[in-house]
Amino acid sequence: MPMLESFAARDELNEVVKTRVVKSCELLDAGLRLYSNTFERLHDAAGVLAENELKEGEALGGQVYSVAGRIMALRSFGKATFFHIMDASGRLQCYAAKEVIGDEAYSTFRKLDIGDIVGVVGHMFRTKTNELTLECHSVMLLTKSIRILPDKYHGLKDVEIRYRQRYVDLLVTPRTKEIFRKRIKVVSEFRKFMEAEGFLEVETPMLQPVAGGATAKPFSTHHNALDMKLYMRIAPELYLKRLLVGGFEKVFEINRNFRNEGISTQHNPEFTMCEFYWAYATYTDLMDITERLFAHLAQSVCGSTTITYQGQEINLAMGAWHRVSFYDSLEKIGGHTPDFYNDYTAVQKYIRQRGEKVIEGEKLAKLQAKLFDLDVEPKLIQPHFIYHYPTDISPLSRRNDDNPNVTDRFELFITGREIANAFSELNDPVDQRMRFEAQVAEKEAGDDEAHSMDEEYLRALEYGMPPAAGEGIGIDRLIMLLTDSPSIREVILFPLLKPVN
RNA sequence: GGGUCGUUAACUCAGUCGGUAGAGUAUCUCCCUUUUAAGGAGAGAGUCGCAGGUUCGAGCCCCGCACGACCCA
Repeated sequence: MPMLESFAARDELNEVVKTRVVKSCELLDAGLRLYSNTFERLHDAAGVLAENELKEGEALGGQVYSVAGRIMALRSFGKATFFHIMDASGRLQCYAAKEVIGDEAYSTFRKLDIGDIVGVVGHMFRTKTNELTLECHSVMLLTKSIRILPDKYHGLKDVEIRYRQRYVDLLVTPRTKEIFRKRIKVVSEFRKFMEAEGFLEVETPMLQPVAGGATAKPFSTHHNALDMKLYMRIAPELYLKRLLVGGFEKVFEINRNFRNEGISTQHNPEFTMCEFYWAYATYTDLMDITERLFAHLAQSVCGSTTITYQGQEINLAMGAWHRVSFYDSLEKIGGHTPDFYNDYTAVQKYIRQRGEKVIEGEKLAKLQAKLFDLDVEPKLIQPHFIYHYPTDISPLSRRNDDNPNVTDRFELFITGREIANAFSELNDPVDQRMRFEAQVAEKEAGDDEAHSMDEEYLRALEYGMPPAAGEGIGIDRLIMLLTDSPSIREVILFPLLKPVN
């Protein structure tokens, strides 16, 4: 109790919080526990409602239920009170009458607040408005809440508080709970789909001596006992391909990657990807499986292969997907002729005019990629596979057999955003070494996103990796698409925010 | 990194021309046994994001900073 009194004396606390602490002291004086763990919860809210859905009058009263949950609303009359409790399954209206639970229990009950977690025991009846309601035989305090929940009508609107105190957001914003339930379902269905296709789920290092498998800036860290510099992984790719060398033929991993780059509505420094690798398959097999996967996810999570994203209708049904080569897309979607996009100085000038940064001496393919980002990507609203990316910007992809300047690679775009990146894998160790060397040269020339040399990976390739195709799918962006969320932070439980001092 | 906007009670928000800080919800007291944004009467609750400046006087004007949102790079 002295602790509670000192709590109540804390200056920064709101008057209402202090009042709750004082009330807590009174409850303790009355012999109650504020944080009890002795209640036997036997039913949940949704179950109780479902069981009694069709019952009327006399048929309702027979069964006694014990349900537990957080008080979300209180409507008190003199000698009786209606309140709603919420558990993971939903809400249940309860009714406590002084006449039924007794004078002493009722006056204790009246000291409870919105936000408290209680266990109730009672039977069901219907109110005048026909709402199924549990009439309490007893109400037991299980957890005292001393902070105040947001406005019951307006809820929590301040996005900063919603992200920093996500637990409150989850309590009071139904859409937030819905988004994360969908997220859980997407990941679960994703996993089931991959397993049904014969892929094995594996876990590869998060801490890597060389951060490879993507062009991105890594986070660096340090291992004390080994006195060794380590990087947080930017992709699992090179380890998953080692597993192909090791004899696994279909593997996947759903896990976090870390990229030390800017934060935006589409970028969080840590994000979830699924990467999968498939021996003896090619990038066209990956297009097929991707269509099936997305159609399956949309159907099982959203109930339809047609979804709405920010007011735009997106058709994810199999067969509705477009397949366009990189250079065709520059021409047919971007509106640029080959004469233009192959003219280094013209493209460089154009990109500068459009306000994009240009690095002196960067390759034509890199400029063409910027051209694509400017004039093609935003127009790819419906699902598009863009394939045959230039070799110079695809350091890990297999060259096309007919045209070695492009690779058997595609990226998937939906709603003008990249959702997936895939290719037939480069398994020629000599070619791979040359590509790494070219990347190292770019790194030395100032491109800090360029790939580093990875001798260990080359050694693995020298043992022989079967021909294979691999793909990475950004799970957060996929969830954004399927939950109609405009910002990646809406679909990450605890997005990175700067601390407030 | 740049631009725009925001930050006022626990939550949602007003705050006029620079002149004593406002409402609803929540909280407290009283009335109330079928409410559901329950209702009625009354009360308490503020580091106006932080720090400086201008001014007789700043929530409001000016400078800087912090955090966030959106757009751009």
